[in-house]
Amino acid sequence: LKSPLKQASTSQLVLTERQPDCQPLTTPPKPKETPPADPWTPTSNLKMLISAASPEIRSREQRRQLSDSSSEVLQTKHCLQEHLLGDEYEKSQPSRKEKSLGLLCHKFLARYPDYPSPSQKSYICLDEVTEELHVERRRIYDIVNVLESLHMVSRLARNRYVWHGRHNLPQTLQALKKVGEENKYIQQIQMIKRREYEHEFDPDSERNEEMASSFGSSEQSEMSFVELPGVEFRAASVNGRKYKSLRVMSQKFVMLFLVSTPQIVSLEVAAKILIGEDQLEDLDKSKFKTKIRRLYDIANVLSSLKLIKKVHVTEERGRKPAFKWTGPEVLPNTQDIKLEATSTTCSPPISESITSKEQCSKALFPSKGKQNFTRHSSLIKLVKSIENDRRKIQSAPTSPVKISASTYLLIIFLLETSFSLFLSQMTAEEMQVKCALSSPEAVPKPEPSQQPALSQPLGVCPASHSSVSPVILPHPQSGVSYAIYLHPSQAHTVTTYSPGFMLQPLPCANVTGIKSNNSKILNIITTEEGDTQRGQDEPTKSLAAEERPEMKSETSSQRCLKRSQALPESNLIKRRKSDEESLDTSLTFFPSGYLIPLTHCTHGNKAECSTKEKAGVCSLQHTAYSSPITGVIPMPASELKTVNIPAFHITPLNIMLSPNSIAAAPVLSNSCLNSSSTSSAPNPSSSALNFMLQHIGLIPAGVQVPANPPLQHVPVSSQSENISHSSGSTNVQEGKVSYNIATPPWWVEWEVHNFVFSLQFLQPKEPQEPQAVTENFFRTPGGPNTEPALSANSDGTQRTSQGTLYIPQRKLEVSED
DNA sequence: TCCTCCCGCCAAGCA
DNA sequence: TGCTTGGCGGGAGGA
Repeated sequence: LKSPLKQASTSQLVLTERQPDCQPLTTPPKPKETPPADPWTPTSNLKMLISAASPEIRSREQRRQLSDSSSEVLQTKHCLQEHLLGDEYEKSQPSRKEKSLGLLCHKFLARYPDYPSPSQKSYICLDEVTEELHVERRRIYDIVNVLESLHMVSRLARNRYVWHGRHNLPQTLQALKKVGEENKYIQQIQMIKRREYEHEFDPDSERNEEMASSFGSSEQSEMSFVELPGVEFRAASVNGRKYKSLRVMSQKFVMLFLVSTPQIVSLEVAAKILIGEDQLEDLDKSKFKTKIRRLYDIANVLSSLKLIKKVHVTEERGRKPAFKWTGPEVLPNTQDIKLEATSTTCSPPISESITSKEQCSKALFPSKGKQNFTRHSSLIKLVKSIENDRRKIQSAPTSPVKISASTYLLIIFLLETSFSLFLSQMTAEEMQVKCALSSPEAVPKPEPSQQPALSQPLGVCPASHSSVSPVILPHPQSGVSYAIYLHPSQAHTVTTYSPGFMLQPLPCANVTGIKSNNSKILNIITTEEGDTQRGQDEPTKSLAAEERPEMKSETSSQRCLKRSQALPESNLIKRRKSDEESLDTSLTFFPSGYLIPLTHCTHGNKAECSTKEKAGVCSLQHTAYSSPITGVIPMPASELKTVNIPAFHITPLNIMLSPNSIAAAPVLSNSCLNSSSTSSAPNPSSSALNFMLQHIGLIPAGVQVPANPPLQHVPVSSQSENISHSSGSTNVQEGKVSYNIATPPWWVEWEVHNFVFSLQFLQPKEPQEPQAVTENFFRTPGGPNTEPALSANSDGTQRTSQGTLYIPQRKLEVSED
């Protein structure tokens, strides 16, 4: 019977098209349908076709039968039958475009004013609309659902909606943008693109499967509907299918545009985000296809509203359909929008107005606990993945274990984002440092008051108002010098750095080389023990640094050893493994800091790394190192000889992770810190750290966090496995909060290195011309003040696109249809 | 061949 | 129980 029913729709079209000038319709009584005796005879088939047609057709037919002569009906039927059998009629049918949802939406919108008078409410009766537009009810729902998502209509009752027009649109868009930002869509987009890129280079990798399996169930799509006060959401089946509703999907889709720069979103990316990104398309193609279908539906309506426009994005991989935002520019709101949200847990709408931030938190990340910070659902999946990784690791502590690519990607992403935040927060003075570095003679001489710094290794000078103190460090193999940004308070730990450490002569790759390296790197990832604990945060509590129990973790030397396993040069170190392992945890790991390549920095004498470097000793000879902040500090190489510095060891210090992001921190396990090296006393960097954290909205104003997160001692918790329940993302130890991210594994550092290397940040010779950034990957995850800082450095210099992209730069062409 | 998306089945849930 | 609502995916037109 399916075939005849299919034809029924055709007959409907026939009737519709052949009777275009029909009278206005009134709702007729439903005709009694007579089952066809034999659907396969032409006559009975025709009867069945007519009876099976939409109510509109039925009513039209009935009306016609009532008003007109039966002969006319017969004639129509005859014509219909005739045409149904012929090809001619097929050609006279309206094309699909003429029946498109977009066109239908145009017709729908034409019925109502954009800005209806508030005093005069327009009501929408679905029956009327379906009749007047000669369309099935189902299609109207598609339109209305999308319009509802923008609060252009709202449901009043069965069959009845209120038309609001565009009055609420600016407010809605602003709200959506805010929610989108808090939902970290931009980061999700980054991750998806990164993963795509991974896949390009290694399509057959079993990592994909692993990646897929490591993700949990789809929770991403379970997002609540963002409401505005006064525009109440009264969907019929509110509790049942709301989560998958076209409304929510539509809102999410709009959010993607609002948070993206440029405001172009490909269907593929949007679909993945809507699915939740945890379902690899390979594994669930049907789901992906379904999402795409729905997105087309939504896009058609949004296009009719002139909010988006279809374009094509041409990348290396080909031409992809995408949409470009053409709606009003949504400016960052200067005041908190009062929103209401309906949580996904079917709780009643929040009655009282709350600030958008709170609202978003409640709406997007419904949680049961008291914690102020909640983990985004997408991160829960990642945490699961991380847990899986850790289980693998812990089950086989000595054998190489692959960390899932998802985990890896998340780590890289977090580090890079954090690092970019760090860079963006550099003071103007620090920016001047880079210029000073290229011309040492221009560096002012040290003041006597700063002389004590000389006693510190590496010439690290305490800077009273700077969080970091750069130290130039030449890298003999790459010929590129690096500035190490260290906490002055950490400097003393350098002297006790394990002699087992060595320079990691990793190839000095630019950013475009990351991917190819990644494939290898991922295959040689060695065991990483996950010990980092995480707890729920309590930002309002005291944040004073506290001495924590000593961590039972992999020693720094072990970590170094593992790093070295990936390298051919590491054989020697491997042989020394037993020695390394014999070292106790009192060995102090090289303090956290940033190693920034100074490609244009010249030194009178290039430092050389002799073959000793393989044994972990690097002679840095005949070079005076300076701390540009405080001036030239003569630093005889002899003083440095005792220091073993892993040239590529980039340990991001004071990584600033959003509370949601930090949920993934445990994978960055391996804290090789010990209590002896920890200084819990405030140091000059703490103020800067706190300023930054407050600045980007990670902690409330007035709240202080310890300055040396990596040096905080995080006790190994036997319950460290139980992290999924925790939606908090910072460490809570007896009421103390530290934003702690432990020292990342070497391959993470390597990624950061690549990223840093790609920056033109420290190249004063290059004019920092603003370049067209095809895809801005560094939108701030949160905090209204951070956005400008990321697009422009504090001294006004613009970051180049190369520096902005941490995904290898991809040519992106946008063509409009 | 792939993109686009119409179309309608059918289930959830409301009145 | 009938009706409304809307998720979902087959499959066809179009590029």
